[in-house]
Amino acid sequence: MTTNVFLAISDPTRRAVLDLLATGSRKAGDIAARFRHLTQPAVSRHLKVLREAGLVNVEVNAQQRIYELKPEGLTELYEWVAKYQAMWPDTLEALERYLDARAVRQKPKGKKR
Amino acid sequence: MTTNVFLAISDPTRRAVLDLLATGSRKAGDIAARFRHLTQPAVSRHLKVLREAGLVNVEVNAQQRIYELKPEGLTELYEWVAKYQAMWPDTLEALERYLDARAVRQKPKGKKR
DNA sequence: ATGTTAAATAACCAGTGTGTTATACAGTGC
DNA sequence: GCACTGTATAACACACTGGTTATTTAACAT
Repeated sequence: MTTNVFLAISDPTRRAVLDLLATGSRKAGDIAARFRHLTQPAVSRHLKVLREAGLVNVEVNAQQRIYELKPEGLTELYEWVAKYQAMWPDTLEALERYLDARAVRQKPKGKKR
Repeated sequence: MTTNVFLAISDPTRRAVLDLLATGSRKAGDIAARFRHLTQPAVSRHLKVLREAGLVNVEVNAQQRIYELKPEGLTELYEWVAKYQAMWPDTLEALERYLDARAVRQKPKGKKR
């Protein structure tokens, strides 16, 4: 039962898939096409792992499968790492500024906090 | 070169070690003793992985090795998952409140933010 | 020196993960 | 029905992980 988020994101290919899906939903074939060095079945299995870890949704459309990011699936991970954030020394400050800065390109429509 | 943070935290035992070290530094032996079902060498190798991933520091004290958490090592992970946080729906609100609430038990001496 | 303690490393083994090619399955369109 | 398309699954190979026991290394202590 490798339905674990930590395990799911431990693989660089799967992180790349998530990063790709973060920019919008994609058909399975389009995802696979991004990884030149991998075959279609290889990518398909990575997608399966992501599915079982609850990190993506699949929408069936005829023979096509449209994969969509399910960011809530990362809650557990976020929670876990956030615990440690409190222990950051002053570098935390720098990190926050850094993240806030790049957050601009993400979704400025979010509230200011 | 498995000096990867994502890989390092993919193992539950290693996460448990980090969680333990989050409560304070420990001698290698004391850490190993916490895992009844594991032998000393097994834990020692987990510690090695954490070392190589830059998640812990070791202080040598005679024959003893004192392991200390190095939370900055989690920066990369935090950054990665934080990207997705922006995509959270309104559950993000709830999550934040949740984390703020439990943050109290963590380290109230930190600044208020 | 010798023995003891603390931890790491070596050598090995079983299980799992990730890749491949080949194949099956399901829907589309003629 | 039949061919085609898109994706998943099967079967297999191989490397890696994580466990074990046995051993080594290094620092005390007597």
